[in-house]
Amino acid sequence: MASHDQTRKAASGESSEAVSVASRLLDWYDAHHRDLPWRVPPKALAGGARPDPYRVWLSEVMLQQTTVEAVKAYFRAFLEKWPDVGALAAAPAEDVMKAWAGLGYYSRARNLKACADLVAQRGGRFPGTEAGLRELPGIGAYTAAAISAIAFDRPAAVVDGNVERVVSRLNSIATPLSEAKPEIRALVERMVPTRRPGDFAQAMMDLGATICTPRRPRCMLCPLRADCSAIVSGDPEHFPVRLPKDDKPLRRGAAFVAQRSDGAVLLRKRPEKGLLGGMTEVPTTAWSARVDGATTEAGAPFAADWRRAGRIAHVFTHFALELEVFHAHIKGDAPEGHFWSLAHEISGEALPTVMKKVIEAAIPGATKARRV
DNA sequence: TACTCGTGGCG
DNA sequence: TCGCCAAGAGT
Repeated sequence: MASHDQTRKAASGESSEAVSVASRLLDWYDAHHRDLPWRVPPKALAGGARPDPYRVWLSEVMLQQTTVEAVKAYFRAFLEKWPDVGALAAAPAEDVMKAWAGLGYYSRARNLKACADLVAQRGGRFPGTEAGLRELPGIGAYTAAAISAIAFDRPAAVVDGNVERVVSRLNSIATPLSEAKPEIRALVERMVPTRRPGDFAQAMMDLGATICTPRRPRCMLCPLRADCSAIVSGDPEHFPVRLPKDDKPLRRGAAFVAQRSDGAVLLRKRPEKGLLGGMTEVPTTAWSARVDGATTEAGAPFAADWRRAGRIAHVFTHFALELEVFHAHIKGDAPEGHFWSLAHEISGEALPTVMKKVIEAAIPGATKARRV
């Protein structure tokens, strides 16, 4: 094994120490890897199986800033609806937004569709190189490296939040994370083995997700504890060092759930760009407008017998939101820019979670899936 | 570079 | 309860 390591060192510039770390990690991965819907197990890979780049891409985009548990159901649903990139390219963008509803970061869905269209136009095959992948919409440094390593067996340095944490601890990096990223990337590049780079990347991320966790890391179970500098300090949780964050401002507003006699709800589409871009909503005031209980008629999109239905709270990445919810029964056509969604259609609309909360406050059960 | 951009779970 | 933070990308 030692001579094997030396050969790899000569070929790729890895240090022999880094190679041994990678070897220990891969041994751990072989024994402890998780069975995930988008993953090809190491045994199958050793037997010559190759991951489907479409599935790797789809899973990696969904996993951007999103937990594995949240992604599983969406991944299965997408694969069921659109089994390959050609099918996704052929789908209406509206259907993709509806299927993405609830997963968050909706620009990912728009870019996903744009990327599928591009790849399908070019013959349906994803590029195998980081540079080629990096040019596609929604694919940044991390995702390009992950697809290249996992789907195409290229020795790319895959650096996500897990890897940053693991490497920060292995090396007790005291520099704040925002500044330390280049150093961390350089360290990862030295660790990447030329053999099984995809498994190595997934092993690093699995280690960060299950052992080297942000809080209360399970160091006693870690295959790299003998290589770890932070564990010597007695406080591995201290790493990575982060700068304090700014406080989240609170915004307020009012939302208006207008209902027709047959139960249909009045909706409209948000602008393509910005917060919740391209998603569906009920009419609301601007968020941060003051809401006085006595003068809500002024904030309503049209006159009606608006009745207070409750208040919902929702926390976004950089602000918190409180919406006073009003409910009214109205007659007539949908106002300009609005449309009626029938009772059985509401659960399938491209409604972000905050809007489902609003509608539920006015009409309990309205957004729950039901048989047609 | 530093913001913007969702949501849910965990300690 | 509530702040933290997740397999980041775009601008």
